[in-house]
Amino acid sequence: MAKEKAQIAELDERKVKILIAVIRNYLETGEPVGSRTISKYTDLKLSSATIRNEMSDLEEMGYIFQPHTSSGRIPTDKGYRFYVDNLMSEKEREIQEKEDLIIEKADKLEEVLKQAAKLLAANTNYTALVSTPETHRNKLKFLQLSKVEKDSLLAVIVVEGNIIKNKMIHTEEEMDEDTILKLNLLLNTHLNGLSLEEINLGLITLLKERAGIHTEIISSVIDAVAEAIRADEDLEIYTSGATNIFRYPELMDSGKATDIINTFENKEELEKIVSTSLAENNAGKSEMQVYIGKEMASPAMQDCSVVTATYELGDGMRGTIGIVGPKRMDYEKAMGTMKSLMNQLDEIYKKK
Amino acid sequence: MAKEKAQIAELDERKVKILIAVIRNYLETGEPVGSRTISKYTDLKLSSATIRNEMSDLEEMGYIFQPHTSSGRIPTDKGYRFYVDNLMSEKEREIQEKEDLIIEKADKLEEVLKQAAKLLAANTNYTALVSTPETHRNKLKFLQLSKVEKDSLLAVIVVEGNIIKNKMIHTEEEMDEDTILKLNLLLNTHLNGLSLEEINLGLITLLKERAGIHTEIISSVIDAVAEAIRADEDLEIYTSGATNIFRYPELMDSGKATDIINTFENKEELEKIVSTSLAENNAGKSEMQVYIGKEMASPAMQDCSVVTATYELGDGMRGTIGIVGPKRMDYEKAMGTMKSLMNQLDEIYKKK
DNA sequence: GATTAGCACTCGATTGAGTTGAGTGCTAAC
DNA sequence: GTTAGCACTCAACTCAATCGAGTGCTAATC
Repeated sequence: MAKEKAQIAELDERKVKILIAVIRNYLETGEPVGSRTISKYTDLKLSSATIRNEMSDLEEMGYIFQPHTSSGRIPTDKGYRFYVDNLMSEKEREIQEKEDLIIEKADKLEEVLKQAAKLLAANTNYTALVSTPETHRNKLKFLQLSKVEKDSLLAVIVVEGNIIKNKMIHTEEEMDEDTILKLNLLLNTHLNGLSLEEINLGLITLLKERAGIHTEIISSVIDAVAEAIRADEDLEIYTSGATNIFRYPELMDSGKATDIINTFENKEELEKIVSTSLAENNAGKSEMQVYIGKEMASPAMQDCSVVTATYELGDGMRGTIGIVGPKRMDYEKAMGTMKSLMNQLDEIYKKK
Repeated sequence: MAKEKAQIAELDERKVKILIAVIRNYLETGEPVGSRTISKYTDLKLSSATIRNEMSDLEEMGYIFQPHTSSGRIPTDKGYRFYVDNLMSEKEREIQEKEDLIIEKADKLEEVLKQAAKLLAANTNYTALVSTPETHRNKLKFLQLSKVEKDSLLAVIVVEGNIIKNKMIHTEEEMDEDTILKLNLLLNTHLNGLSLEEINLGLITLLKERAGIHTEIISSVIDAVAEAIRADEDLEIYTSGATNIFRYPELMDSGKATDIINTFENKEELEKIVSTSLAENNAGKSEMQVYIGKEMASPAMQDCSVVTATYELGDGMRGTIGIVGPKRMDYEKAMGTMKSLMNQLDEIYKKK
């Protein structure tokens, strides 16, 4: 969690260059990188010996470390953090419009999101994560009870953004059309236009009182409706490309890969990621977040990095998109692809 | 695909005993099993040399083979087939009621199925697979169009078994309540009680004619409704415990594990399994099927076995449950657990 | 004072020879 | 038909030797 922003002051320009060179190289190869490599890689003409000294300093400062004595260096979480922060503060990278990264419009939001996850995973070779938007701030737009069978009603609820919820309600005894009509009227006059979170227990009790006489059945129906409204717990999280994790030996070998993939099957764990991302975004930070290793709540994920972003579908519905990969993920590409996808989502849904 | 039922005649009693011993042992250990082991394992008092001769015969007949000269034997697909067929024909095994294998009733079918998959995977240590039931033979029970906004209608469709479908329909110009009422009447009188597959193109054109005057808008609305009805393509397949595949070294080492897990993300591939299972069940075969290795269509699965069963939810809605594991899966346990789960599903849904 | 060349040293990874042991096939005796 | 016995096979393991990328340190150079 401790995202201490490294003060640039700590590092002179040369160290920065070397650090970045180390990281870039490691991102590409996945192998510890040695002084000789850097000596050639960078434009600053320095011998490996000099680089060695500088690297030694960088290690002391905690930006890089050696997996074992006498091997090259690899970045620490702090190193990655520095790199990522630097990246983000750079001029907004131009979004490369990839021709194969195009969401086809689909009828259902669900389909669009699944598709987005698939595209993201296929394009980055990491694992993609997309949550359905939360709707509890959205306003109720339409509510209707209909008799489907003698002893069951169907409640249909439409929320701003055209999210539709259904619930079959079993009634102890048959309700006549007239009562249903009145009930519909009652519910609509009182609830329409309210946001889902405003429809709370107090309001429900009030409604029941208004309903008057028939209390028993009616009150149970009202309860059922309330429950259906509240059931925005149906937050879904789609993943795609889980097995992409296998592409990265550093995760594969240590057996972490299995843990990670298991985490993708675990909704609670995923919710953690999604919700922290949403929260941070609420807190007014930049639209994309990067969590590196231990910065993440989930223990199985401590060998990963996650790039998240919050999308918003016009009507204030907000959800999270994420990319999970090894720490040495190609952050630029990940963020670029993400950005491009977000733009498309915006495009598709803004006009409503 | 070639499920040649081994004629028992081919094998004398002793060979059968030895074969079964080999298989049982291999199922447990996962290691090739040698003659000495069998010599002790079985009740028939025979020296390892004799066993050796018999095993040599069994190999010639294609029931077992050696991964390399001078190692124990492991079963071939044919061997497993023999074993499984034998198992199935034995007296119906008593279903062990496991206390930790109990589905909690839930409101939505979806939740129940997801739960079933989870339980199945957790109990067997294999990967579970559950498809939502197909509904195209089910009858339309309720259909309603409502105006939600000036230029959009909501179609709500309820099918036998209380499957609910929704679709927002955008209308070019506003429709007045009266027209909607008539349209509802028209649709209901003509479609109610028909099975989804009976509602075909011909019927739709007929409807459009009946609708008369307003053709343009109305016909597009009718089309949209038809589309919503036909959209029973929303066959979902839930998986659980995908990573259980990693428990089995023979799959892990060869790198097949990744392919298999990838297959679990691929809906088309899963549909193959589900649909062949449904088809076979339709063909009146026993309620549970076992596919071993190459008997399966999916190439990535050729190192697995799959146990499938078809569940039926009272109203004729049928779906598939499956267990995917290594060929050396504990078939008895898998089938037992499956059976127990099916009974529960029956229990939960029969009373309607 | 910063940079560099040079050198001894470290340590994981790779190689290959040698050993072990489970298991087989075959033959001859029971 | 069954069994004991023996030679043979072959994957798996062990262990030492070697390799090589990379370091840290020192002394010379700019």
